[in-house]
Amino acid sequence: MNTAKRTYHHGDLRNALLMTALDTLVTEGLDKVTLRNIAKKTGVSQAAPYAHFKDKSALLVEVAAVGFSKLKYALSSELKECESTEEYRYVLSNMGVAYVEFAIENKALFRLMFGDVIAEFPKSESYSIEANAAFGCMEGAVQKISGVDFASDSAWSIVHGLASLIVDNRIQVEGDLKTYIREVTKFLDI
Amino acid sequence: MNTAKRTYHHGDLRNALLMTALDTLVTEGLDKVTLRNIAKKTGVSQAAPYAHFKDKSALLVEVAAVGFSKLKYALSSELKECESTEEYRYVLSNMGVAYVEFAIENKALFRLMFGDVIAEFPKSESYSIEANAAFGCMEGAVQKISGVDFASDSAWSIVHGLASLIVDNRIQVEGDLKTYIREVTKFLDI
DNA sequence: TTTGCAATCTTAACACTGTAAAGTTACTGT
DNA sequence: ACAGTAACTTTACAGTGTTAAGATTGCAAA
Repeated sequence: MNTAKRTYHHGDLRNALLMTALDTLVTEGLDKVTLRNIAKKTGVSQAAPYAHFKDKSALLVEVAAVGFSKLKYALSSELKECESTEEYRYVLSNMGVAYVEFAIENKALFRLMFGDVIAEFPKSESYSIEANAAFGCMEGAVQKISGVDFASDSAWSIVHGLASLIVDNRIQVEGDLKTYIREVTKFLDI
Repeated sequence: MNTAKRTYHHGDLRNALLMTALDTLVTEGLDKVTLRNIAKKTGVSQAAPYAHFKDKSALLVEVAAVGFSKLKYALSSELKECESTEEYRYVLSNMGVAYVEFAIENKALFRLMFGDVIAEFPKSESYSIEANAAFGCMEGAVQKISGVDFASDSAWSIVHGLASLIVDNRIQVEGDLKTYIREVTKFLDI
């Protein structure tokens, strides 16, 4: 895994565990993200993670935080300065597409970010920061169009709902994904 | 748990396990829904469930099916014959409220119904039937208003997204819940 | 530089999980 | 009456999260 020769003290174990966990989650699924497995993959004993994370959930919360950072990046990439409300509407539509595509391309990560594993668990600071930033990104785009209260909650809801239903296999999309997403979100009138 | 005296053969174990699991899920959360715990609560050995369910996931799928049946009931209660499209709009709005309220009042069950535990697992017939019926109920209400393609997917998405975000603690509602839900879903123009 | 301390890591153990194998019990149809 | 089969129990195994006790090391104070 790591060519650098291991000393007794790893030096950057916390981060290494985080990366191994993220990689394992994405490529092998949540089942394979066990503390023991992550520790072994990182080349360290099974109890070593406890020097850096209170428990397994604490690790997963940090992985989720990285996920939100990625989502934020995906959304902010769609953001740009526009001259008309109509253009901003298109930006928002693109963000919706990006949101759903992110969810589909990162199923396990997306589920972790929002799902039950983490829902009832105390959030870390970094989690809150990244999660709020991601939502704030969308909120910003909405406010270019409408200042009405709840408009951003509404936009987030429809996009998040669509993403969730697809990821959890309650909706099967046939045909072009992008156009499907645009069709569904088109009904949102903000 | 059960006053009826146990014989070697339970007689209705499958159903009893299902009810114990549902009850435990609702009152104690998913953590406490272990096969061993459910078996013990039902007054039966730890391996007994395997005579009725292939594995733990198969049990959970059936519990989820019961959940969809409950959701279907909650939604269909809002359904009634109306004389104007405007009235049907109100019915749909009520369904949205019912959907979100159901999710909040049955957090753990709602998460199970849609979440990762079940997402990648082969669904049983009863699960499919109940889940489709619940969605069909909403779809029916939408079609009274609009025949446009994707309109029902859109309605489902916004309501499901809102429910998920609240259940997973990404949105905290302050003030009256019903009015909040109506405000958010109002932006949907079908 | 030396020394002691605290952080980091390992080993060993515990209680709990899902699940399979093999044996016991009792219902069911002939 | 009696086989056969479905339902159930006991036992066992591998894997999990987590803790406790001890080994190792970097680092800061002397």
